Amino acid sequence: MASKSRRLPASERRAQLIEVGRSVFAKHGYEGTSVEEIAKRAKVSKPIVYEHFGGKEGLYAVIVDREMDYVERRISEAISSGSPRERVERASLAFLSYVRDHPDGFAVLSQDSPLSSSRGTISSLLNDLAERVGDVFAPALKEAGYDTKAAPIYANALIGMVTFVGTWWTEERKPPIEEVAKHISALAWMGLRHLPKRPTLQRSAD
Amino acid sequence: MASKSRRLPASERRAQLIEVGRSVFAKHGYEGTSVEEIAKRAKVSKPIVYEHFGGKEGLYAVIVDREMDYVERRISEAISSGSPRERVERASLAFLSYVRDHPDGFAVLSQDSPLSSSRGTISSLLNDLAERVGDVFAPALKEAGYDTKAAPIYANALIGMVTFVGTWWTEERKPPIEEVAKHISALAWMGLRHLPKRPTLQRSAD
DNA sequence: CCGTAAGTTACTTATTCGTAGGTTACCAAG
DNA sequence: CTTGGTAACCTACGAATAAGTAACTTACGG
Repeated sequence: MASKSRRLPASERRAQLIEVGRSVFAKHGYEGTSVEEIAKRAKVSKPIVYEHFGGKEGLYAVIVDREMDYVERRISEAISSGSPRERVERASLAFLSYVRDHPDGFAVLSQDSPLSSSRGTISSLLNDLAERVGDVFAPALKEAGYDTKAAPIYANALIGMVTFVGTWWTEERKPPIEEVAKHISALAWMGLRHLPKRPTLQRSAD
Repeated sequence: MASKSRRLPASERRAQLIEVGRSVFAKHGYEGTSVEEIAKRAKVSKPIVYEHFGGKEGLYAVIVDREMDYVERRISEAISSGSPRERVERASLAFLSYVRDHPDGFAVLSQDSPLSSSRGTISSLLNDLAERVGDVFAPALKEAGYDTKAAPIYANALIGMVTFVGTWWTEERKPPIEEVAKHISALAWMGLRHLPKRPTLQRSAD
């Protein structure tokens, strides 16, 4: 049994609250979750949350920040080496792995944040991610002689592809993500025009 | 002056409330909007909303239903004829036109609905749209000898592409959607592999 | 055994859904 | 013109939920 609800040192309680909060925010969205529910699930009373994070927004901000950082890191890593096509494949797989292994985090990032909506725009956090990915893409496109202004279009398109397929996958959970990644990469790389009947990955010398 | 706030017959008031509600839901999301704000913006008191729609959910449901129907119709129309590539182009353009001309409706559909979240899943309304589009795609894919199980993947990928680019575009509003549609279609059809430097549409004999 | 970090109860304040019951504008017939 | 009658509308409330805070209590290590 998960330790008889003893007292925890500050850092551990923080970590626990972040975990619990992520799970609850994932399920009910920002506006839909109450601080009290988070506290209850953590077997703790409300003021504890306020003590550690200053309130609902504070906790939410920390969770979002961590999650964004994590995904961005994984994707950056995935596209840091290899042939262009390999990078696409690795990035797809990396993102889908994230979706599979961190469903709560993914759900939080998929939802609309109160921060961006109060700041005028309505976009989800993942649009921000697309922006950063776009910054990585831009130089490569320019190098290849493409219009730089199109970079954000492609970045958003690619992130959107994988994101939408990701949320679909979380409901079905059926074809293993490796196979899903194959299809996505094939579509992104070859296009509908040259879609192979049975897509294969192309990772040279792992 | 928008008519000195006189009394309106039921059907007109209904229409007005739908319009106002859509705008407010678009800005603050479902949970974030109060019935009172909708009433206030419609220069009317709260019980009127309850009288016409039975409550917040009722109004929301009507708005969502109409919007879904509208988009689905436009997309279906776009992909009802032409060569495969033309269909992709027309669909992209149709969707982006919707985004441009009905930003509020698009925002509502982009957000997470309380209906789907109470029904277990977290997906946005646009995932449902992808499902329907997938049903249209499936036969064509099967015809061409592809694995039917991959149809939803492609459908979601395509909808995701255009959706994400759409939300990005609503913030920037810069390249006219015709140009954006060109890029998207090129990516979807040719893939990153064969991306043209300056994409062009390919609508034969309109 | 005592000081402090960790935690709790109980409250105030504010918002919002939803409704009960009364009021007023409009229209058509006398 | 004036008088109903009805559709449209409003004020005012009840109940519930949630954010955030004040002031008190208790476990635990040195």
